[in-house]
Amino acid sequence: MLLIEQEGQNKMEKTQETLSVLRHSTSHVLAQAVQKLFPEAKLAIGPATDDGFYYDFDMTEGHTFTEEDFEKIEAEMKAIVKQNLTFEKVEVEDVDAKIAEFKAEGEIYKAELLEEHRNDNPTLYLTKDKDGNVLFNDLCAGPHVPNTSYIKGNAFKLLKVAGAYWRGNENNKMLQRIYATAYWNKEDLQAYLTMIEEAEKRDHRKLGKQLDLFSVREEIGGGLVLWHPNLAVVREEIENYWRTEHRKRGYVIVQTPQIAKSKLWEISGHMDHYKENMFFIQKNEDEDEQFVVKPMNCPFHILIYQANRHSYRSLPLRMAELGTVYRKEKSGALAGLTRVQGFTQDDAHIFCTPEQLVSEINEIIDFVSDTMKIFKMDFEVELSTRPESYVGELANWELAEAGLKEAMDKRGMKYDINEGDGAFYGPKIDFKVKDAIGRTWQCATIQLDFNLPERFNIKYQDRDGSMKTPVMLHRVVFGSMERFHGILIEHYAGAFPTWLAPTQVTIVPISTDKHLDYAEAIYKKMRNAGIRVQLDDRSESMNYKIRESLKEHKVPYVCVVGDKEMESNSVAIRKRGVGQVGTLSVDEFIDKIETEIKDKVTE
RNA sequence: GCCGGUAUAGCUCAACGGUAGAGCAACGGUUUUGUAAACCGUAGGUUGUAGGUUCGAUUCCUAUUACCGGCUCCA
Repeated sequence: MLLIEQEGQNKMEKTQETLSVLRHSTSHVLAQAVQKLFPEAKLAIGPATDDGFYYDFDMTEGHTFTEEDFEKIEAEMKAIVKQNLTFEKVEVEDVDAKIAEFKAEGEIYKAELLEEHRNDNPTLYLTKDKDGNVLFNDLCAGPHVPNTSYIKGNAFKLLKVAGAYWRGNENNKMLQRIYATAYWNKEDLQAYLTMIEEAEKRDHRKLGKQLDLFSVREEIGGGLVLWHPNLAVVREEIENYWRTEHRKRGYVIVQTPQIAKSKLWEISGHMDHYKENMFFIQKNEDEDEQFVVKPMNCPFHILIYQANRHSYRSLPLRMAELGTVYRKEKSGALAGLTRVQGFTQDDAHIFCTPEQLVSEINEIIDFVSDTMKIFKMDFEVELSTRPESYVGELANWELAEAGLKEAMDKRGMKYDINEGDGAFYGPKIDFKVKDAIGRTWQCATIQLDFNLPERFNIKYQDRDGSMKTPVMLHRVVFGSMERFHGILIEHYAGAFPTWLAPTQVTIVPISTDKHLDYAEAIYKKMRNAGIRVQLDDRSESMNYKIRESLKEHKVPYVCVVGDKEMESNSVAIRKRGVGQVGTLSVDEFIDKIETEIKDKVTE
């Protein structure tokens, strides 16, 4: 083996950019510690991630890591780091010999990786002590920090253990993955851990209970959501916005059945490509005619298209539906509102001519970005191209992908490309919404479909009188009501802006003896004005009521009324997160709230 | 589906091989409050479900359902 001379080997800048180098180096220390404590552990891979790193181990004896193991491993890692070991990169000169060596050690995963990279000038990283003894070596392209003094014993932490398939393939053996993170100093690590705690506080499942928003019940089944009144109100507002915007943008709104005979799904091809995700129902115990609970709305919309003859003059036809679909998910896949089995898509299908394609895509992109602006959500865009298993003509796929690219390029949009990640029926643009703490969730998507129009043989009559197949676009703006509301809850940390807040105003009379009549009068006035207002007439202290409304229930406004307010026909206003904001007459306050609601103000 | 974990009062959690306890919420009473938790009391549980081991299971074992952390998959 040949030692490689590296420039600046004994120095490295401690920056944000080199953090992943530190993390990857720490993963080698983790592997070294695990192998010392658990000699049977076989090494797989240990890369850096966005906010830390992991290492996959095959625990051949079937041992699973426990909390106590974590303590032991961390202690061992600290001991390793203290020895001030150096990391040295060496080239693998004799690949076959090294493969044989890995195999002899039982390191079958390393052997497999080396075999695969035999022509890529594979390198090893050696962890050496002062006397030049090699304490650990790992197949690795690097780079690494020069030595373990860069790794601070109080600036890394093992976080959790999880199963992960070797090479991410579910047919392979499941390995044990230790997730961890590392920073240049303990303050940064502490800041990260604090951020994680904050993230947990705004978890929509936690807030869902705390604010009485939704629930799932064992008796119903996993991923089937009960929307409680509080969240149903939010949804009502969102749906109102949705309908209004669709009308403005030239859509027609339709409604279609929840179930359909198998025949429909045979025509659409879902029976072939989507069967394992579909729920089936038998019409009768003795009848074998099968119905399918709809997993998608598209076939129904196509049938509506088919109900009439279409010409190039009537296209584009933009057909939208808040369509509830049911999709069977693998048992471990469900999560809160973001991954469910029954959900309502804000679905639309646009039938257009090839010439209209680019402008239609543009209009959808406008729609999505206008909508995200209202919620003050940032998003990233990804283009997913033809997967290995696809239906339709190759030429159409290429045409479709070019159309999507053209629309985005024309408007100078930044996007990543996910090669081979498209749906089986067409390429797509995905919009990944970033929540307040930087996690991304897929919501809006635009999918091109050259397949279904062919399968259903839908046509339009062109200018020259010939019958042609229209282009079909699938698109959602919110994605699904369930997921979007989950994201919305986390985005606002449960503190919905006034236009969405389940309760917008709480009225608190200072004394329920003296001020209740006045409180009731303004309560009715606000309710008649369409404001979601509640009157807190319980025999509790004013402080208690204020705290409960603003902090526990995250109501945007509390109006306190006492002698002074009664005299001047006013309310003393306290705003969530702000404090006292002064006194307004009742009419002024109603005006203010109404404006805030109408403008969908988000702070 | 896979690897690991969890399931106790409405919520958050405690305890234990000898049939469970706290805080908050709820309910009753006292208090009538001037801006982010007043006080006293009452009630509330087949310990997720079904089996098994045991003199005895909520505790140990098995299965199952749901949830949680991941992997795979996905709106």
